[in-house]
Amino acid sequence: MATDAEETRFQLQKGRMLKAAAQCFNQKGFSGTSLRDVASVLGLTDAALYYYVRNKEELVYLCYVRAADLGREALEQAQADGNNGMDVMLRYLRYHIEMMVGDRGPIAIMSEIPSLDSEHRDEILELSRTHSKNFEAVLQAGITDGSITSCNIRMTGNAIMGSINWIPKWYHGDPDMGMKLVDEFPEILARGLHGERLLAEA
Amino acid sequence: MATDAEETRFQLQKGRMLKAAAQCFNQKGFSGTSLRDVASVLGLTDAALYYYVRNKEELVYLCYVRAADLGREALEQAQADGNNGMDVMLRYLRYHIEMMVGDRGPIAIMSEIPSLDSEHRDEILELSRTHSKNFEAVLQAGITDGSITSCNIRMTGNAIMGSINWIPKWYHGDPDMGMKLVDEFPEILARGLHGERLLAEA
DNA sequence: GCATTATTTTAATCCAGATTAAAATAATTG
DNA sequence: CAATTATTTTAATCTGGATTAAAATAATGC
Repeated sequence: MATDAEETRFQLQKGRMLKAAAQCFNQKGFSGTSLRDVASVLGLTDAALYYYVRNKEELVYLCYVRAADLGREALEQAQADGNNGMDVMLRYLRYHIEMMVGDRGPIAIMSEIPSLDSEHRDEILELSRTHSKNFEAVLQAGITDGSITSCNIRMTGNAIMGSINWIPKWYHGDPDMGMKLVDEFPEILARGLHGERLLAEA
Repeated sequence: MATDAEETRFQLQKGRMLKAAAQCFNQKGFSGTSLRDVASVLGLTDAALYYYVRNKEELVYLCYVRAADLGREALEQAQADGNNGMDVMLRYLRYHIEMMVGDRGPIAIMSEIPSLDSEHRDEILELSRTHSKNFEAVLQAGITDGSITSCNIRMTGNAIMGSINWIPKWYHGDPDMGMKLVDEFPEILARGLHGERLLAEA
């Protein structure tokens, strides 16, 4: 039997399955992708997937757990590496996007949380809420330390996360585009956190 | 029989159906919403929907046509009212968001284009492409007239459209939130179009 | 190479939800 | 009000894709 250190064949294949599923779900939508679609990406039969997962719902759930994990990892790394709020934000955006377009991607868009079983749904919503909270804390820290212009944190967080979450809708693996994405996207989003207020207060 | 000027009962009910469907699809996802769900919002039976629409695919298709129409309308109105690129952009964002949160909403997220029949898919993709092109033209105009800072137009367009498209994922009809959205969101997005470059060129 | 375990396939079921047809009810018109 | 048309329901089917069980194949350990 393999040791704990090295990944077993099972874990490897399961990981591949989750990537294949994320790719299919992002491109064809949840209802539009059958288990047969996912299996065929792996050169398998639909029934083979049941060796790795109880059912389709669990497949989606695991994709979302993975998405949440990678997002958290990117944010934690950014916090470890960055020195002020804006710097952490920029790094987070870069790290997260690098994951999406690199070989750890694709990352599933969480479009179908409502279709999950209630325990799974609650768990994913909790992960999601925590991530938003941590993200907003970075914004707040940046405002406090002066690196980010004062703004409505909730709204700004939603705006940025929306941009990020939508990426898989239009990015489908073109490497050139991927490099541009990593370079340009953080810049674009961050610029909005820095400038003067443009509009009069309501 | 009713004249052309006033909407027939049929058209009214069909319009209500499209709104109900958009609401369900946005909240529960496409696969998560059955025709029964949509019908029950209207106080009807699932079978009744077939009086208005050939099948579920057509229901989705019509939701997307409506979404595309409203987006186009918002942009056209902004172009009619605005005086420079940035002004048109701000107005477009405001008008579009007002539609989403007002009584013409909700607007369906186009998450399931790949599930459409090929003719419908092609038509929606075409509408979608045209809208993106028009949107990018506004960015370009703003850069040319000096109201918008130079940027990667394709990428910036994707970033902004992503923010907008994601709104229905977290906005579910709270009127307070709706007002804030209309006021704050264009500001946040527009600020990113105005500031100095923050990062060194690659 | 034999025995055991791991992985995949083949070949059925199963089922939620879409779809349809016929009947019932509501609205409208003359 | 009778006749006609418009809308909705009831009660079946129909179906694609999920799921399962048993059999087949591949990998591994001795």
